[in-house]
Amino acid sequence: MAKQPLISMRPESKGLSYDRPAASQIFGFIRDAIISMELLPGQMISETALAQQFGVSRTPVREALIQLSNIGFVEVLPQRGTYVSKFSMEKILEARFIREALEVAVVSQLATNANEATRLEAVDACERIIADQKAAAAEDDTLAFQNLDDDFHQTLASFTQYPRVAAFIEAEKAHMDRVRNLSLHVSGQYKRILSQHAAIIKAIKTGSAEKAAAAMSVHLKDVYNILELIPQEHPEYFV
Amino acid sequence: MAKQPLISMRPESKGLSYDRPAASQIFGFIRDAIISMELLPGQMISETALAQQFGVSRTPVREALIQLSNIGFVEVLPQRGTYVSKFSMEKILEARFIREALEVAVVSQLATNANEATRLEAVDACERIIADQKAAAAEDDTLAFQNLDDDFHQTLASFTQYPRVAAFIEAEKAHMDRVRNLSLHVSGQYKRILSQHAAIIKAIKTGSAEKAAAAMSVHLKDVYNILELIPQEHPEYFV
DNA sequence: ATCCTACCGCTTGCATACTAGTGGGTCAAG
DNA sequence: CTTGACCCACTAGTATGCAAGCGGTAGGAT
Repeated sequence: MAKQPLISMRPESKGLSYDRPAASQIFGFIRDAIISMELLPGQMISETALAQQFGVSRTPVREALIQLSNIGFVEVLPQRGTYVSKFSMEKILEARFIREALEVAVVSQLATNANEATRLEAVDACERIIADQKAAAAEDDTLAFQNLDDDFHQTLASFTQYPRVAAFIEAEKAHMDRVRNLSLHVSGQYKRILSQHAAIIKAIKTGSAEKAAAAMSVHLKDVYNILELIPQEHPEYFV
Repeated sequence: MAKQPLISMRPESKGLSYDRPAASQIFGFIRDAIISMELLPGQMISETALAQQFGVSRTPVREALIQLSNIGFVEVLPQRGTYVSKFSMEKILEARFIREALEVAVVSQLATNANEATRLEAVDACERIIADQKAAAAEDDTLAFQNLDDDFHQTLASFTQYPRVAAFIEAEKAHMDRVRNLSLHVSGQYKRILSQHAAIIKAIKTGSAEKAAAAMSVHLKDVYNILELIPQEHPEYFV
């Protein structure tokens, strides 16, 4: 009997590209599958099964899984199996803490240290994103709204000129997105999120690091508060 | 002709322990060798050579190198070789930025959110470390002083109960330590560092998040300023 | 019925072999 | 002497096979 494939291959992505290391491509595939909850927390993912599915040997799959375990997406239990990480309130709060620390520092720096030109450029870019988000909210397009939310935070981070900062923020946000993809009560939050984004930008525009930091802090605390009821709704995905 | 070993094996650590994965042990060995500048920036490190030296196959060495490249200690150039990362002012400033963001958040939380008991416990632990540091400074024991500096920052982070925060701080600090190990102008800085540590703890004790954050910020900016003259002293290690 | 034991299938960890691509060095032609 | 083509040694990337450990299960003893 043929086993159920672990990851549903969309036709356009059935094969791996030949001009890039297989391991890194597989890493991306599995990571996306975990964030989108296609691979569920607690689920076992065997190196062998994935290797067959991607049409490669265990080696690149294994290297991808090692990297996924480094960023906390899977847990490798020697001689027992590799499992998609479950959620826990501690880990969620930890991700929020790290994200808040970094993003507060980002907007503080943007509000004070950055020169006038880059600050205006950043404000401009973010205001365009907010406008697009308003449009997405008007059409109740949750997916577009969330993608633009990604853009918003990544754009802010990108203006620090520190690529790893942006990467860290993205990684921590990915943990949250995974939880958030469990239940889409995002709509109904549009207005609050939009006004919080606007407040952050306004503070940056006026050059007030304190207000920008406070606004970002409020925003992130609020966003994560949405997650508080999820453990009760889906206890099976929590440790 | 036998090649020069890449990593000098001290007698007590000649072999790998059998009860732990070889890859993770090798990761630790190489990381320590890089931090201590035993492996120099820009130096090529061959998977094969390391494998022979550790008495294992390329596979675990390779897995260790992948993880080292994730934290920015080595750079893997496909089909060309693996190299110890060189320094750059951008990367140093980035590491400082990340560290400051996280450590400021740590002391802020400790000063306000933590309950009285854990705050006192943290203050107590750090004051003991400061006392030990004074002793190390009196004997001009640079190594002990730096180890205690590690302890100081790790202890603060440990009281957040967020293990990954402590791990991130340690990783970013490791990048700085690598640079700092190039030249030991640490002595002569003892007094300033000690008073800065004391100021941080004092602010936490009084429960002032703002003062604690400011003190930590000053401390880290000062410590990293020591590094400013190193690029001129050792341009060969910078990109 | 219950418990113990041996076994078997599965897992990851590691070793070995092969592939493909890079760069340097050699040697010949101009 | 310069330049170009070729070759070879060495690199990382991947495939495959074996080792070792865990857990469920079947089956016999009690």
